[in-house]
Parts: sequence; structure tokens; C-alpha cells
Amino acid sequence: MSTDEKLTKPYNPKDTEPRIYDLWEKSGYFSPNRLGRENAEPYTIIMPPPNANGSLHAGHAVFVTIEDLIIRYQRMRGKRALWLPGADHAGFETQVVYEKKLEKEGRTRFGMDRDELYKEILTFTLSNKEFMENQLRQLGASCDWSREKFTLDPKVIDIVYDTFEQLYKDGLAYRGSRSINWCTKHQTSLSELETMSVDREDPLYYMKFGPFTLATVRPETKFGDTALAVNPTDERYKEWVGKEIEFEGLIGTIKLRVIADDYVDKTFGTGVVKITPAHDPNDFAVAQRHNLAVVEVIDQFGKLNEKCGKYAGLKVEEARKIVAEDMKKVGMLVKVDEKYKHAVKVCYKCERTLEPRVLPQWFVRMKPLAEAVIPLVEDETIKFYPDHYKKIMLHWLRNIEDWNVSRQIVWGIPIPVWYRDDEIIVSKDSPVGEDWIKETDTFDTWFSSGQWPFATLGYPDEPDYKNFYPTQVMETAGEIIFFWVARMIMFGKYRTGKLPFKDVYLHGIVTARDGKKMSKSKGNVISPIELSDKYGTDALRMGLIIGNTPGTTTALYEEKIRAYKLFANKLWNVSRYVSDNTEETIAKPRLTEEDEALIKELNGVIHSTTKNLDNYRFYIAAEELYHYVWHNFADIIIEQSKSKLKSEDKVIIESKNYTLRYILMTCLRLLHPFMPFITEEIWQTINYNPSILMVEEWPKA
RNA sequence: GCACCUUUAGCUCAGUUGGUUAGAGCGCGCCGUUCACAUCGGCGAGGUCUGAGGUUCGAACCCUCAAAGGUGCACCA
Repeated sequence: MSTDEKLTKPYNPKDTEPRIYDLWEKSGYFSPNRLGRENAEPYTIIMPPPNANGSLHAGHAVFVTIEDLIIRYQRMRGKRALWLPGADHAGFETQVVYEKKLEKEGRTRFGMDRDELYKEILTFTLSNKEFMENQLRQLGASCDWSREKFTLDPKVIDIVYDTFEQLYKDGLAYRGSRSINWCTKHQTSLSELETMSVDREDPLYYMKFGPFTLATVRPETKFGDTALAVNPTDERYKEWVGKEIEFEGLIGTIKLRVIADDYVDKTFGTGVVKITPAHDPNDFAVAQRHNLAVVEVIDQFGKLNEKCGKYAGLKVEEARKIVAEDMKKVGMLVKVDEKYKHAVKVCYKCERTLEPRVLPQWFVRMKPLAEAVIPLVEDETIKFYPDHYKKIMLHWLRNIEDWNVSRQIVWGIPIPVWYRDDEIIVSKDSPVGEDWIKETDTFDTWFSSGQWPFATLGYPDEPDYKNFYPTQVMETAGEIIFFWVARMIMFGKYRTGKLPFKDVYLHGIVTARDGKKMSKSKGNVISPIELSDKYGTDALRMGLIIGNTPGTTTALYEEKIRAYKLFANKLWNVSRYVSDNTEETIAKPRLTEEDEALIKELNGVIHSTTKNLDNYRFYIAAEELYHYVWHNFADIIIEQSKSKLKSEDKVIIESKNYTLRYILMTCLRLLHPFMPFITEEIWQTINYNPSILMVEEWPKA
């Protein structure tokens, strides 16, 4: 078939892209083992594993585009390029998604058999995983499918267990009864990162407790009070410290000891605080210092329990009003500030107020882990793009607190712990002997994700770990810098002694056109897959790169993608022109001065594209290539060539013939990482003996 | 409360270490094209680079202050 017939018009991405992807996948070049570069420098990117619980969204499309761009560039630079794909079981997130599905079906997870529920979610996740993998293919991801990992792979779980055991042995993982964030809807505890603070206006009640008046927004927790506290320097209450007061409450006589603690602010309210250790984290801390009893009066569903007498069974919000009214009746209520502004912690998923509860949970002591990496962030052994994330990271690392890794959900990796009376064994294997009870809690998803780089590469013995760890760059969303990036850095250093990557590139959130975050409820969600279907993946990719600077939000909208579809069309037609009007030559002819100048100009483009890609300035590189191809190559060089190719002078014709082809081939190479499908298709068509562009050499200036 | 980000053409955004008339895409106006172009080309209008000071021979870019929008962290009942 002649090139004229194959480069027909117009370019049709929908027919081309799957065919080209298939060509790549079958070539085996996604795997570094097949590149025939045993001695070449490795270049590794570990893919942030998408949650296997739904369709890919715009944020996924950004990371696929940028990471694929980087890995294609490095592959063309001759590196042993590995982009390792994965999928995340996404514990809590998936459980929430699945619960919604159950709700729609009129079912609920509560009361379901644990194993049954686990199996259902597993089936759901595995089918989503396959769906998601095909979407990654559609977006052109040149990742090594033979190395794909799932967060629930037995090998991955083994490594996670080893880490937990080691943390336990080192005294960094411990079981403790501490005040934790409890979501009454999702019936699990959450880490600090999974909470959000929201500003609220609530009534502040001033209550009379014996000789004192004190302020609280939560009168309903009074049944769990175990002390009153004042500031040790507060002259007003000095005589009371250490004494016990007794007075009539709503459900009987109350006896409370008065203690002194610096935590109390003399200037707030009346300077007296009731201490409710079970239902307030600050009060819990006070209780620990003073050895106070912890009395739970609110249950896991956010209802007052049997210790609250006639108020038992009431929900917290109802109880608050009723208790306040009753106190008013008996004269305990002194006054109410109706609009007291304060912040409340809510569940980041359902936005319900979190109930602090004291429960035995597993915690990881993060301070030592953080201290080991702080100097390496400070001296930029690990470098952030954009660099202001360095400050954000350091601030967080310096103020890090213990991490609650226990979740009361079935969908996750079970915490490998066994209990018998007072004995605790941390082990992935069942202990010998009778009567051991297995822990039912699962790990916070991020506990396992935090080990992803070395877990996927098979730490400590597998060849991949030796060949590809540490990796070069972690490219992910800025919003998960604490959830994920910080933990990978700390766990990577802790387990392997090395930082898991050299550079961290953080892209911003993709928003709708109006700059608002996309959300189903706002109805402004744009599907990257639909855009790819409509305009082609190459156009989508260009639209996601150009104008996308790291760390800032990027708006995605249809017109933008359409514009790059036109660019793809332009490139296609440029190629048709060159194909129709020039011939492939073997030897380089003598070039005219004009053509020498054009090649020199092209060299400038090669130089700056290379430099920009080396410095993660994809947006500039893409824009420059766009501009060069369209407004230089097409508008000027090709237009001027039309008369030159009709010249009588053979030297001029041969020179132009060579130059046009040379420029086109170079542009295809330069554009390949950005627009892999169309460039490969043209490459395949225009060369008599086509190689695969994906593994062609990057041009040199 | 503390920190960080953003503020450049009607819209969405670039502008790499401060250096000549500040750029792109979309949109808009006029003209021309089907001879690579399910189109494209040419020309054009449109910006006191949020504001006020300062540093400098020179500032969209560096410093100080302020304003608006956004995000994160913390929070005392």
C-alpha cells in the first residue's frame, strides 16, 4: 500500500488508538526487560494505584498523561524505563462506595456476615479493576502490565505485615486506649487526616455545678464528667483544688473532684471546665495526667447509654436540647450564649460530627519516623516540584502525631494480631496453642499504600527491588501529600534505609471550567474518557498538559480539548503534505543555506524541549512544540517549500526534500511523549521500514 | 489564629535565572481560500500585568504593606 493511500483523510483517533495500543503492548516494550538495555540506567515511576471502585476521573487522566509523558521521554532517552501500574483496594473509600450501593438496593452492611460482605466487595472491586485497567489503556498508558500489583496481593500483604511486626518490635506500633475520632454513620474510627474541621455556631450553656458555674456546648455529656478543672494560677478557685464537691444533678447526686491543670484557660467562660474524658480528646489528656476515671455515656451510634438514666436512648442532638431544658427547670442553667462560634470535627466523607470515643486501637508512633527524614527534606535530597511543598511537608513532619491505623471495617488488610487474656502476639501466622482471638480490625488503607514503592518492587530480595529501587519520581495529586507522599517517604526510609524517590511532582486538582471542584452533586463532572472518545486521547492529553502548572488547579473543559483535536488534524495534514511531496532518502544531500538555517532553528526547539522536560516543565514544552509545528513548520516552512519543490535546480529540490522529511521525523519524535497515538500512526505509515516510534531515539540537537 | 497558593486580554491560562514594542488557545471583527487541512490562511481590535510604596540603569518577575479569592493546619470547655 502506498503512503498516499494510507494517509487518507481525515485522521480518525477512534479507529487508530486501540490498534496502536495493541501494537505497543504486543511489542513487549512496556517492559524494561524487553528493551535490550541491560546496562542502561534505570528510570522508574510507580503509578499511584487508582481506587478500583469506579471510573477514572479527570485527576486520573492528569496523572496518566504526565507520567506516561515522562516515561516515554525517558524510554526514548535510552533508559531502562519502568512504569509500574497498580490498583488500590482503597479500604474505607471503597467500603463507603459499596455501602451506598447496598443502600440503593435496600440493604445494609450491618448484620451482614463479615466474610460474605468481604467477598461481595472483592467481586465488585475486581470487576472495577479490570474496567479501570482498560481505561488506562485508552489513555495510552505505556506501563508494564506484567508487573501490575494490587494492594491485596499476598506478597504485598506479607511485606505490610513484616513492616508492622518490625514497628512493633521497635516499639513504634502499640495498642492503646486513646481518644479517637469515631464516625457514627460509618462505624469506624478515622485518622486525623480523615477528619475535617468545620466552623459552627452553637449555643454555649452556662451551668451551675454546686458552687461553680461553667460553660459547655455539650451539656449532654455531663453524665460522663469525672472531674472539674481550673487553672492552677487562678486565685478565684484556689481553695477548691483537691477538694470534692457534691450537688444534685438531673439523675441523682454528683460527686466531682476539683483538679488544677494548665490546660484550663482562666479567661474563657468562667475559668472552670467539666472534664468528660470519654467524649473529648482534651479532657482525655487531662484525665491521663490526673488519673481520672473514663466513663462512657455515648454509644457507637451516637446515643446516650444506660448510664444516663431517663435520657438513655436519645441521640446526642436531641439529648442536648432536652438536658438543657431540664436543667433550666431545676435552675441549673444560668444562661445561654446562642451563637457561640467554634469548630467541630466531622467525617470527611459524610460530614457528620465525629464522636470522640476511647477505644483500644493500634497506633504508630510517627515522630521517630519523621525525624529520620526531616533532614533529607531540608537539604533537598528529596526535591519537590513546585518547591513550596517542601515547607508544607516540613511543617507537617515537625508537628506529626501518632497515627491511628485501626479501622473497624472488613474491607482491608486485617491487622495481624492475636490476643489471649493479657497476651498479645503480632504475627502474620496463627500462634500455637488454644484460645487465641484474632484481631478483627483492618489497617487504614494508607498504612499499606505508604509502603507501595518498595512493596511493589518486592523488597528485600526480588531482582526488581535491586534493579529499580529507589525510583526517580513520584508524580501524584497535591491533595494527598500527607496521606500518601509523606508516609511513603517515612516508611521507605524506615524499611529500606533509602528514600523511595528522588523527586516529587505534585499536580493540582482538575476543576470544572468555573474553577470549582468537580462533584457529582454539583453536576459539573467532566469525564476524561468521554473526551477521549470524542476528540481522541492525544487531544485530551495536550489539553491536560498545556496550561497545567504544578501545584495549581487546572480547569478542564471541552473547547480546550477540541482545540487540540484541531492540532492533531494539523499534524496529520502536515504529514500528508510531506508524504505526498517528498521521498525517503538514504544519504543526506548538500543543503541550501536556507535549509541549514531551518535545521539550526529546529535544533533550538530540540534543545529547549529537552531542557524543559528535564525540569518538569511539560506545559512549556508542549506549548512550544504546538507553536513550532503549526505556526512555523506548517505556516512558513511548508508554505515556502511549495515553490522550492517546483524549482529547476536539483540541489534545491533535494535539499528541501531532505529538510522537510527531517523536520517532520524530528517533530514526530519530539511530540511522541505528548501525543503518542497519532505520532506512532504517522511514523508507521510514512516510513518504508517502520520501527516503533515509542522506542526510537530522542532527537539530539 | 497561623501558614501557603492565586490575582496578567471577554473566558481559561502561559510567561524558565528581572532585559528590547507582555504571549497562547478559545471567543470577537475584516479579507481571502477548497491547489496537505470535515477546513485553513492573512490581517486586526482587546491588557495602567489587583492596589500602594520600595530596590534597580531597567520590575508582571525581587522586597514591604494592603485588598480579594482559594487551600491547608490548629483551636478553649
